[in-house]
Amino acid sequence: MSTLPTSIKTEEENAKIVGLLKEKGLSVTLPRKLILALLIKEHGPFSAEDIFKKLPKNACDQATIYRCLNQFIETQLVTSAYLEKDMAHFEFNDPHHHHHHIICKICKKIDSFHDCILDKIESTLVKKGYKDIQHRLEFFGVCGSCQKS
Amino acid sequence: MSTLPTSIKTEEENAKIVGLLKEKGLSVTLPRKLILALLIKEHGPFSAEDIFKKLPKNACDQATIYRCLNQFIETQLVTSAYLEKDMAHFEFNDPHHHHHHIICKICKKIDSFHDCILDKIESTLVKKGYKDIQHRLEFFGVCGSCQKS
DNA sequence: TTATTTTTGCAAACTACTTGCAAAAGCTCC
DNA sequence: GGAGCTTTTGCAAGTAGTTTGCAAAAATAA
Repeated sequence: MSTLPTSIKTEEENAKIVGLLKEKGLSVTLPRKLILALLIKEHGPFSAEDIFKKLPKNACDQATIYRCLNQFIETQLVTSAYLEKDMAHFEFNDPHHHHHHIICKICKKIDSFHDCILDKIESTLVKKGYKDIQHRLEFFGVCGSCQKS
Repeated sequence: MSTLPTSIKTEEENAKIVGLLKEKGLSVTLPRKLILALLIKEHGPFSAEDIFKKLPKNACDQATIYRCLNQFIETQLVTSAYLEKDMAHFEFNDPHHHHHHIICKICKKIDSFHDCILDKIESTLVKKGYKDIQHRLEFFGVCGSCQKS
């Protein structure tokens, strides 16, 4: 009598997901488990709509997906990036698989690579056949005055 | 009898802006001149709304600002980044002032720095007093199959 | 199990951005 | 410099991703 949702196959996987949620102080609900399981199993980046389509039919509402994703970002379980204009993409924040993306300006296909030194990266991408390369690098942190308040 | 818009002060400045627009094959219109002049004079990054507020009253419609900014991006006169969720920020693309941004996760204040090697950058930011630093690095280019078609 | 808190689904709202269309402005060529 | 063609603008309405208010349902605590 398994009480696992269909898309979470093993007890082991289930335990991992429950552990991650509790570690972050989030209560364990079915939508949260399903979304997190998906992001761990298939590494994105996925838009909220991608996730909605990939989940079992009627698994949960789109609003719930947005709410969960925002909580996952706050707790740093996932990372987000604006790769296409006007649409966020989400990914499980796996510290062992630090990587970056290259998106084709025309077909929007998203590829990834694992180098992390800027000058090395561009030559890697050129070897991969990309042209007209630009990059966007932004840092996010908490500034001095916000640390005080 | 100067025919310059009020916010473009000198003939020299005007000539520069007209030159940039023509160089990119864009016709020279008042909204385009005003927006470009603003982005050159005050380096942003600015949102479309910031630009609207900074332009002389009734200088042009918000839709025109979006249209111009999109043309400027296509012609690489300006660059855009999603620093805050759901809102693009724009900056004059000055090749002599390559730099990156750090945005405070809490107050959203945007600061900039000119280092461009990843490992050097983080220590620079720490010295500046930021904590809990994350970065977002994305590359954009034209992939092999799009180059053919 | 019961009581309290949190989360969800639904529908409506919100907001950044885009678009269709007619009028206005810019460009071209004589 | 002006006529005619093209491009751009303003306006208003539309679009799409995302958020939110509220009552019902699920999760947690006791």
